[in-house]
Amino acid sequence: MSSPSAVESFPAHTSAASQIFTTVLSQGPLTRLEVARRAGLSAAAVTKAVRPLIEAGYLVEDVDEDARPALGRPANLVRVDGGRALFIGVKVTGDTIIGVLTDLCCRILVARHIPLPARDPRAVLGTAAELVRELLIEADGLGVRVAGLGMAVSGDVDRAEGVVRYSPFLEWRDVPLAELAAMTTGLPVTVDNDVRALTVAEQWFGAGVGLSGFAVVTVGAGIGCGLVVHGGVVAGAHGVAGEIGHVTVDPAGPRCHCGNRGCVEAIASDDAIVRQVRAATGVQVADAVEAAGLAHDGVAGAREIYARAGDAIGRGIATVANLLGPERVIISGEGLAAYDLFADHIRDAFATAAFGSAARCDVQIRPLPFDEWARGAAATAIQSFIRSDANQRGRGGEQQP
Amino acid sequence: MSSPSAVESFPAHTSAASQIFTTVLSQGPLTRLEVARRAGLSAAAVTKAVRPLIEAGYLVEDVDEDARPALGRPANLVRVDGGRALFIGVKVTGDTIIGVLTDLCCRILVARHIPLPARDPRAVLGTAAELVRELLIEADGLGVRVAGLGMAVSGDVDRAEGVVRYSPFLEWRDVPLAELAAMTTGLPVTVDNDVRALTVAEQWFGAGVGLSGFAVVTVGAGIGCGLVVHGGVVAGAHGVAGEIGHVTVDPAGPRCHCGNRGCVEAIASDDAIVRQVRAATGVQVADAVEAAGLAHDGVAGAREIYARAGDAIGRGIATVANLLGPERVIISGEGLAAYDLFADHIRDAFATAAFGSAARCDVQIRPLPFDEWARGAAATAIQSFIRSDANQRGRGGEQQP
DNA sequence: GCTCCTTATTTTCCGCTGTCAATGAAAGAA
DNA sequence: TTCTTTCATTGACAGCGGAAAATAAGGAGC
Repeated sequence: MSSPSAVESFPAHTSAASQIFTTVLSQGPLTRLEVARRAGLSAAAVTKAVRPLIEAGYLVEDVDEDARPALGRPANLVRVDGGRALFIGVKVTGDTIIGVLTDLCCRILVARHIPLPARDPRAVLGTAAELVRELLIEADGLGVRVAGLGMAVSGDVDRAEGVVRYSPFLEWRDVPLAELAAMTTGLPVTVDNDVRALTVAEQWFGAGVGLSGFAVVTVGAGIGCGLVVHGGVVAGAHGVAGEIGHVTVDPAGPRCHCGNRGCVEAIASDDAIVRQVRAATGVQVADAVEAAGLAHDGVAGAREIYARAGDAIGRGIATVANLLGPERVIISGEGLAAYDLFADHIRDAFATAAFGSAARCDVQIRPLPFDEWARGAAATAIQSFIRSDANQRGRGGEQQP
Repeated sequence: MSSPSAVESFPAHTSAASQIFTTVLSQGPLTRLEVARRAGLSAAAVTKAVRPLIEAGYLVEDVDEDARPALGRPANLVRVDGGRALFIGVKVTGDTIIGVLTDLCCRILVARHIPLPARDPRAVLGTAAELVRELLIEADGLGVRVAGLGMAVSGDVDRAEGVVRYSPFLEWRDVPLAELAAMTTGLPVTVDNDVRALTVAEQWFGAGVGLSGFAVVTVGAGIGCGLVVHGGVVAGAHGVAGEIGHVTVDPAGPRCHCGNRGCVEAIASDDAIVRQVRAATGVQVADAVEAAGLAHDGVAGAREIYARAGDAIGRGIATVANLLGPERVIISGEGLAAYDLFADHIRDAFATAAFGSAARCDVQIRPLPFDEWARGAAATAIQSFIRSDANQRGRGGEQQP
């Protein structure tokens, strides 16, 4: 295990090298030949690109006892040495900051939550810095340097500039978060929208590996959606994209905070569900957990609300599928704690509203723990780390067929 | 003017060369320096790539009298010689085949319509072949060879294989149209979905030039949508994409042929409008033209139907904008003959339903003549021609920042 | 007309990348 | 042992694209 070293750049200076590393990173141990096939390169190119990465300790070689071919020379597997570098991911929510320490393979080593005293940039930055400090101490204990910090915030975030343009939730405008956090922590900082960050994590380390088009739908306090098209995460021209929460499901439905009626979010967000369950049952449930409890107890009114919410989500997903034809939709988010109340309705509504072959899209319900959002932030940091000086041009995202 | 020559491949063997040519093709006469800037290359690279293209006659040099800099050496403009090669585009509709002869700049030189006796592949192929033959004679008259044929068909089309997987409209399944048409006509054939073809034309020669994300929405017999994301046309994993026509606008609305209720198409397609105008006014209008006439005459019931249709389209577009954040939406299609009855309602509904900054998306209403569809088909042929042997990898579409 | 200044384009190197074809390595089979 | 098969590496090499220097083509000043 190497000791924390000075700033040293990632030794992948060509686009091919970083593509090869990304392939190994996300598709797990592979033989060089297999890497070549998947990255669309010659075996020679892989050999040449892999060597410096092994020398620098980012890749290691394994022998495969299992997947040995029936005949011929056995292959040597190449895989990423997760322990070579650490990353910190931070997700800012309304009342808590969640932080994780991950390795280079984006495996969570330590997770911490800290309550947030206030939502202004100063308070958030201070609290986040405290959290980072704690995680840095953990990292010190491991004797591995932390190579980057990723921060995930909801709203319109300009990742390239590291600026939070507008976060309605935090009531921030044009906060240069990356710069501020870099000054405070001394780490290279990546800032991105929270849903997009989660999408990056799924693309590289989750259910989106190897897909060139998929969607991540998050259900909880809000309804969000991260989209990958042509291998890149969609950011939107004006900072808006993936607003599945404001797809209209029922123009006569409940009013949404956005001003319209019957948005998915006005029917299926935690708040909306709580409000509707109260109205339907007369029980003054305090939060989504209690609302779900009521439904689990078999109270018909509450169950009905969940059914309607699942229906709205399913329709929203069908809209995405009809428009983009993703290979897969991954449904996640803390709202899925009430998983069993939703799932069938989501699937049914999707199947009904999906047009033609769009129904063949693979809909996965994947209840991810809350820490997963912070892991998404770490994933963006890993992404930035790998690209560091290479890839000046890659704007939208890695092309990863 | 060169005489029709034997098969000769397009001299852009590197990705940079074809990118440079594409830039000049779609962004019109440019100085070499400007090309370099837009393509993200050095001036030297442009000079080197341009030379063989000029020698082969695809590019020509112009002097700019106007845009001469105040100081310094005047720039030489480079532009595509449209007359260097011709293309034929064919669009198959339910009862007609539309064909156009275009030059390399995709300018329509000749347009022809032929009635279609039947919809089976044999009939379509025969009629199309006749049309192509006529256009080839026109081309002969110009003394320039026809370098490709593009065919646009509605439905699920596999462009890479040249196969029409499923066209509900024509009732085709797995018809290897490219192969059949190539045998019949002796031309290199490209087959693509009609809306995608139109989108390619807009991307290269229309209102989408220079944009990396935009949408084309077509209004008419159906409501379709072509999407460009990250510079590439979205094709969808299972052949479905851009089905804005089946976005639900009103779950209590009229039944759609897809089985659901209140799809945009069930409210705003020509058929739907005719049906609704009949019901609202009691007048047995025969087609969309008569329905529009009624509305133009000020019949309130008819105007109301158009208002509702415009509203549905506007909401559908807002859904696209909320999900993808395109820089621009181009609304087109033969249905726009009734332009003035729609337009304000489209804009209003869009403005209302667009979430946050998504409303900043530029919505253009662009009534394109019907021939434009066939021009789209020609554009796909031009695209294939340029890529011919180069660019083995470019799957989704040109990256064009 | 000559010189200088500015901008556009071309030329000349030059490093570097990724491919090709040949070679080496590591098994199991005959 | 010798083949055969598959994986991996090597070295020669073509060619791309960049940097910088050179060249070209005006206008302005004198």
